[in-house]
Amino acid sequence: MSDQKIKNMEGFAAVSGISRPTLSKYFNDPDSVRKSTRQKIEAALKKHDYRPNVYAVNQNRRQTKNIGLVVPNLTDPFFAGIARTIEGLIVKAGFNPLLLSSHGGPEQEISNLESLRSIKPAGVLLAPLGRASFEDQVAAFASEVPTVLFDANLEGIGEAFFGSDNNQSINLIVEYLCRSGEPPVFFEMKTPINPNAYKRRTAYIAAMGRLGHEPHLIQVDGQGWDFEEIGFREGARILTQQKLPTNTILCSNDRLAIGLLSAAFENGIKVGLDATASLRIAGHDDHPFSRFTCPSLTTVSQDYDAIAARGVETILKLIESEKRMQRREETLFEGKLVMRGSA
Amino acid sequence: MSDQKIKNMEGFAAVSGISRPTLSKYFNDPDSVRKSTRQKIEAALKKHDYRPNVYAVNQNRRQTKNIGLVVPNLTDPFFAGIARTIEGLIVKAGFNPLLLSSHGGPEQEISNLESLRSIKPAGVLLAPLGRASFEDQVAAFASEVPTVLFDANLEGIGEAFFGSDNNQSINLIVEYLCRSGEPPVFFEMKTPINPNAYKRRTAYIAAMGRLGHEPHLIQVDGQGWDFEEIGFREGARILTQQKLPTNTILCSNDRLAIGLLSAAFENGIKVGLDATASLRIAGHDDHPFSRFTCPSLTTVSQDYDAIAARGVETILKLIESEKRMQRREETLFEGKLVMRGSA
DNA sequence: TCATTAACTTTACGCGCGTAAATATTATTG
DNA sequence: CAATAATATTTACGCGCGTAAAGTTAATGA
Repeated sequence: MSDQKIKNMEGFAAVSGISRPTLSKYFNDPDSVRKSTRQKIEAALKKHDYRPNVYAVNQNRRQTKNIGLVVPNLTDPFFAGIARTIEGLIVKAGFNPLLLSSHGGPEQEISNLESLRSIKPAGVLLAPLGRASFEDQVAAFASEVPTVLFDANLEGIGEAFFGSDNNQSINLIVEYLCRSGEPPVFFEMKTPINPNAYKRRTAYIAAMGRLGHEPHLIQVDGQGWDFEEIGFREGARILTQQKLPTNTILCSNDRLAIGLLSAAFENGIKVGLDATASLRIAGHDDHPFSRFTCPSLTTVSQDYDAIAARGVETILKLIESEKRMQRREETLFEGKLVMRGSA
Repeated sequence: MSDQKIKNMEGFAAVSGISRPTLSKYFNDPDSVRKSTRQKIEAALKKHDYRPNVYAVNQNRRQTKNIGLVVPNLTDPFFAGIARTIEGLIVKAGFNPLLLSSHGGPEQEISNLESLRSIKPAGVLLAPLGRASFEDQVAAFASEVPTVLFDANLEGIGEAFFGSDNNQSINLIVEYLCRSGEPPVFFEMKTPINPNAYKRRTAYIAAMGRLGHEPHLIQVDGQGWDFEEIGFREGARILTQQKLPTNTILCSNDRLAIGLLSAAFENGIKVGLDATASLRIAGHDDHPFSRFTCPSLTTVSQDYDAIAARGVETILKLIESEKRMQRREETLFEGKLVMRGSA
């Protein structure tokens, strides 16, 4: 670092002794120039600290290097974790991730897509809100910008979807619960936002049927994304006022389970596996906090490393080929049983 | 929406019957044109769906409308929450927030600042890692771009700092704990990343002295941001192997407390206020999950609405005035006692 | 009504870079 | 060493918009 500020590529061409078009080539792909010139350029870069103006670059390039990443709710550590993983993969591929959270609202989701549109992203990875999403507008966006969905599916929208095999994972935990104790009742929200919730409900009913048990749904009221709060409030209600058919509760997701565990504790109901416990509780997702509940939460983990990897891989392929998929890909990954103290 | 695509302002000028320079004025500030022309423009916008190219705009404007927002770790719901609040305020002011997480690493923090620099933000709100931050490089950035720090202070860096008054808040909870039972020992990491942790340690020692008690620090090993894990692992160790001088533990932050609560539960140590409990645990921050621990966590809340509001307000003022602060502002907000079941 | 002012149109240039075409310079190869 | 291929340079234009200057039109007020 020395000398006075260089304000454009012209200036850097002067001090480096390399012509501007060659510099332009270099910045687009360092390997596209001869080794000797590359070394000259990099030597000059060390001395002079110049970087191409991103705005001028993006105005002229056919495609930007931006990849949008939209998640439904960043205050949920589950999504924050996936986002982090995906961001890392995008950066490693030489692209620029732009992270946006829909904060649980469909208006925000659309406004996220709109601000992405104005940034002209090469592609977008979208975990939609689900049931609440304004499907038409999301579809319109996805028809203009290469879009890959993950976590929650919107039928027919985007080039591909990567998510969890709720059928498999629910079956896994229902089987486990049945063979290790009483069959579970299913604790969920009456009108969940997330389409996975519906799949899990259906999968629960099917699994119970297959094992020869009567399914039993506990569907509680509650809106929004404060799942722990809903689990706590409604959990307290059903634990105190309702006679459960069995001593085992499977929650539609870990965050509900966290609230429910808290409610059980408050009401002096001992949860766990040993003989002194009167209730078993299990969840789904392997939420980052589920290791630290009391007792720690038995659950099913989602393979979100695979979801992230395949999602990024797919959007990169779409960007590179500049084509759309011949047919929409839909891949579900299997969950793994995570046995802990609560069931 | 009709007609064929309009690709630039020239084209929109043609269909709207308004000259391009006037349109340019309008898009920079709708109120800068006569009402009648504004209506014409907005009528045309409804029909034709045109938006100025952000890259061309930002290349030519003296200042962009971008405001960078850097937090140490988005997977911590505490920061995700603040980020969300701040983002909302920035959008309301007509600016464009760019959210980046440093994931707990100083290299990432610097690389966040560098990618912000290339986006030429009008200003930046930065919650630095703290002790781990590469101070020189952060300072260099802050001298080029108007920067306001929050949450964690780096002495002398940036135009202003907004955070919590750890002295007041720790004093508050120490006093509460002392008057409601045995005086607390202080549970913390030996070498915390966060400068607030040091302030809290000092504040604890001072508060205990003031109340005539002997301070007692439990400083555990552990690196990184997995505070729950550290609290759990080291908590289990001290709860089982060490004889504590009192039955009350004040944790340096809620996430350590969450881990510690979990460790206590696993080891059959009953935590809480009633006579059957043998341990009291308190935290600091009012973490989103602290309501749902077992028992729920007594803690001190940070006034992060005020921190967010004042931070945004200040950066906007700096941007508007295009000047730096005459002198660095440092404002600390008071915490509030949140009494729950654990202490 | 006409003078005054505010707002608009026309014209033109600049921002920093991508990129194409023609030409000049290096490497590579037998 | 000459022929050929690979890479650089020179020159020039375009991207979409901000913005200044000069001229024109519309609103305002006594």
